Amino acid sequence: MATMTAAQRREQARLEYDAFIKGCPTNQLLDRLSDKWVSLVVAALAAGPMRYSDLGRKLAGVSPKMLTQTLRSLERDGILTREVTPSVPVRVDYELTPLGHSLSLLLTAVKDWAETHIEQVHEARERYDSVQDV
Amino acid sequence: MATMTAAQRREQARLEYDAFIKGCPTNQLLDRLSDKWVSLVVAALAAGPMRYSDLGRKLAGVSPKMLTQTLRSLERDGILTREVTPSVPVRVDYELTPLGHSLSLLLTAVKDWAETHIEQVHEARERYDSVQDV
DNA sequence: CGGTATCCCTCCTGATACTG
DNA sequence: CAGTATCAGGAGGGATACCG
Repeated sequence: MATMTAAQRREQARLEYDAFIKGCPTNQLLDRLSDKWVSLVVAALAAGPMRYSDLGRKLAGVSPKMLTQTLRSLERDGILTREVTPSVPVRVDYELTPLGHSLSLLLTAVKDWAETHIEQVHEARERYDSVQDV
Repeated sequence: MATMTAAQRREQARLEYDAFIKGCPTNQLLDRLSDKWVSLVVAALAAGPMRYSDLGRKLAGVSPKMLTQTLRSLERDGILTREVTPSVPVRVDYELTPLGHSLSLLLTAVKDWAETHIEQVHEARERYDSVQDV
């Protein structure tokens, strides 16, 4: 039963590579950061703890579903802590952990790179777009 | 015609915030990096120029469509150059620009953070997951 | 070799309405 | 206040087949 079609072989290569990528810390991190709201939440909390509804207001346009989903995943990853104060009405505070603050430093590095080089990127785009039909 | 429903107001806030996010260099950059293949292409090319099919082999499992799409967008952003040698058969080389090398340094910083802290993240996940039903 | 064109299908997003 | 449950809509990813 030797034979494997080319398609099957490629499929297997793809699966192996997918597994490799999933196991790669860098890609796990990039996956995380690429979540639309993650960097915004981390940036917002870098300044200090916030309540759920404060975050909801600060990140205008986020739906409760996405906010909760984002916060839960960050809590799971140890980026922030969730503290419930069982008063009436309930109060829930979110705060970055040391790990979260470390991440926010990385985000600052990303931000710095972006701000330093975005102009070059925009220039490159204009150049590229203007040459399309020559 | 003063009245705007709550839904309309939120909709507008969302649109404004979306515009803000789209204009934010950091988010533009994160958007870029979050493309599944971008970081892999940049990392591959950091070691030196490569041909199209070399990249296709190195990034096992990438479809020609996605590879081309990724390369084109990076070329447009001035991250890499595309050089066609009109021999037979055709030969196309891709190479990082100085801007691209600069970006690869940032990716190295991301990679370093990931490798340094991924263990803490995994521990946090295990802790979180194991407490789910207590 | 180095792509382009097409279709499909999945996942994610966000709107909405409801609960403790 | 701080969420959860449900549903639909659309963008993007990938497989495939074909061109210069």
